[in-house]
Amino acid sequence: MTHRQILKLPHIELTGDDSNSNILHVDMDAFFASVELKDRPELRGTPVIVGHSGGRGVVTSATYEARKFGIHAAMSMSEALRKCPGATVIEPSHEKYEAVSNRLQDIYYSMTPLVEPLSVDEAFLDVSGSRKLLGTPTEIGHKLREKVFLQENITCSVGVAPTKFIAKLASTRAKPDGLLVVSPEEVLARLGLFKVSDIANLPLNTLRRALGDGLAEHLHELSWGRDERSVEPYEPEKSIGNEETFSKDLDEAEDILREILRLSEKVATRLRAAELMGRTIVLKVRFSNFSTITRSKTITDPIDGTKDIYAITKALFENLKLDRVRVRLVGVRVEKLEEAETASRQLLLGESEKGWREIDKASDKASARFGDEAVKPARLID
DNA sequence: TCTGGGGTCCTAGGACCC
DNA sequence: TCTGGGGTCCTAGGACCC
Repeated sequence: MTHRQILKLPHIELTGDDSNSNILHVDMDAFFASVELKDRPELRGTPVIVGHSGGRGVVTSATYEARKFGIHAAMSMSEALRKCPGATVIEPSHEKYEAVSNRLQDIYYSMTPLVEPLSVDEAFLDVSGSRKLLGTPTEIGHKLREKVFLQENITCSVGVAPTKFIAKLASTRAKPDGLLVVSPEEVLARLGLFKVSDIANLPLNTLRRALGDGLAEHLHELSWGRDERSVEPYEPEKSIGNEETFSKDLDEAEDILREILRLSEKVATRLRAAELMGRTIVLKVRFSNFSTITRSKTITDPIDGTKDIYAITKALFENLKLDRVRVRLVGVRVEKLEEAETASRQLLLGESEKGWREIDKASDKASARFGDEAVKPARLID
């Protein structure tokens, strides 16, 4: 992959000057599908769908070749396959995406410390402090696209603008594989293209009635080019959870509890990795008719142990008193998070509790060294 | 159109306290 | 004890976002 190939990419579109546009919005193109194509280069240029192939499920990601058939993310798999029977289906491999996402973040941070990740494949960057070192925001945007492509073989789109809102519009407009700069003078003109001037002149109350208070006020402000939100480099996490839809509905309590244990283990491991503890434990259950319930328990002292979390989710489940009801999904989530460091340590850890902490820690270490499969609660080992 | 997974935010009722 | 008002926290569910 040469430098030239990137500069030759067809969709790059430049507008205006970037002297007052310091916000970059970066968005990978068809992220999951692009990651998969890295391992399956022979599929480049062909329609590829990432999603669960068995029956239920929706399209997680689709290549641009697949989109030509009208396939898009969130469409049901059955419909996608009907539209393009020849498409290659790849099962999503979330751990892989997580790893790529981490490496992408390293790239962002090599450009500026002010990074606000939005999702696995998207982020805002404030590059106002990077001009001296790395060049204009446009140049930084080019460097970013180049680095991502050379390192991960993924094309991405970058919007450069004075505010987050406009930067995001710009990156969407630049898709796929493009970079678009919107200078401040153009902001209102650009919004005018979407008839925002009409919105700006509309009485706010009318807008409120049409859209609801929050959205109306926000849009009204935006319509006047007012968007004072700055890039927040760090948003503390509010909850950590995992859920899983089974390929076949479960109705045996034993099987369901086994899944709940597995999810508790997963969530607890993530909590400890993030050095967080939580006080509210939520169990989510979806039945075969798609109706969904949640049950939660808030405790006084924060926890992060597999055994503690499982004890609570197990009790929540047993309280439902389900009698061979068909369950399609279970989820475990921990909320009211606190940093483990500052989390009330005065709670008297009995010796047995200490013992379990040691075991969890040892298990985390082994997982880090030998992979997730290395250490599992005994019930999970087949 | 028969519906994934990780999240956030909002609402509403109830318990409980002063 | 027949009953106000303000506030906080918890629980449950739903809308919505990427």
